[in-house]
Amino acid sequence: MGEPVSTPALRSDASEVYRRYLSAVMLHGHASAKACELGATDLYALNILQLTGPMTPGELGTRTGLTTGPTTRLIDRLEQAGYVRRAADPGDRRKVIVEPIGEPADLDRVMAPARQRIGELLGGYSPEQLEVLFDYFARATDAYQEAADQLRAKSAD
Amino acid sequence: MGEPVSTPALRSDASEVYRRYLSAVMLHGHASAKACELGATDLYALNILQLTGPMTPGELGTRTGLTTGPTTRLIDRLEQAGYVRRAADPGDRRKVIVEPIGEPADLDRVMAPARQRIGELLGGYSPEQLEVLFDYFARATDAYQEAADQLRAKSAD
DNA sequence: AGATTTCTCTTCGTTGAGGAAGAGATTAGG
DNA sequence: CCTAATCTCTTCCTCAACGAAGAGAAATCT
Repeated sequence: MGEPVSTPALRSDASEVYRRYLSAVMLHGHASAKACELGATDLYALNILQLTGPMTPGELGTRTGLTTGPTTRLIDRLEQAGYVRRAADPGDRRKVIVEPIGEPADLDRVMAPARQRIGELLGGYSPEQLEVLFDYFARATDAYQEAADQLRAKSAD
Repeated sequence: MGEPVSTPALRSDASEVYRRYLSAVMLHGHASAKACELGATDLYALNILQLTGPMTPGELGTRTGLTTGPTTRLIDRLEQAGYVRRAADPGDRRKVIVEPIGEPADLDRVMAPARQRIGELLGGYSPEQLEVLFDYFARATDAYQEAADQLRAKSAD
């Protein structure tokens, strides 16, 4: 009601479309975290690990902005839930390397509906269009990562 | 090591590219929330309000999965931070309508770096390519929203 | 080899958010 | 006009997560 479906309202305000898109992505992310019984910091750390790769607890603590105590307990929770595993560093036996495990059961089950819908959506595009989309995905990944680093640097003033 | 940099590994696994993209978006979202001193649930509710529009505290509580007590305190925090405002419903004087305020100062300042980078990124595409991208944004918005609703319905079993 | 530094883990105290029950206010129905 | 139902807000309680300080183990330097 009140929204004309037949007329293309998609291009009316590009900024609004993009804001709604970001809100939907974040919304789904939080709903997934709740379904997995994951805390906010836990999901935050998990995203860092998935994006940057294995790292030591010290580096993870620095990136999450946590001190050593909470970092240890954070890794304990993630390890107990089956999302990461602790591995020994061959070079330094003091160090511990935290690495994400490929496909956690809960997260995979929770992400399944979204994965299927996005898969169907992407399947409707031509190869040329998919090339445009994935080019954007790759470039936007760097853009958001740089913006996040910038925010992290600013908050440490 | 073990990763050939000179060969184009970007197109080798599309799923991996998309996962990294989602991780980067979520990562930036959490970093923004931390920079705004917003809790996880606060940002969650804010996204719901931005995506769905004004609603009563009762409906917001249902969507966030919170009971009435925490919902009131949640709205208090958002109102005090300047992100939403309480308005009276002309029809029912019992009801309160929570509506998001257009451009919160902190959130706008925090989102500025990402907005600029994404703006520059989108500026490099042709009109036809932009049409593909924004078509995806609009469709993915619905997909993620439906997936989030599905998750919410499942968790209420 | 001994001392210093680095890294991770443990423990205690505190702060913050969410759940449950009850009160006040307003609307609808008999 | 009076009773029942609905909606929001308040209060008390519990619990999980973070910060700070200290201990143990291992690598580096003298």
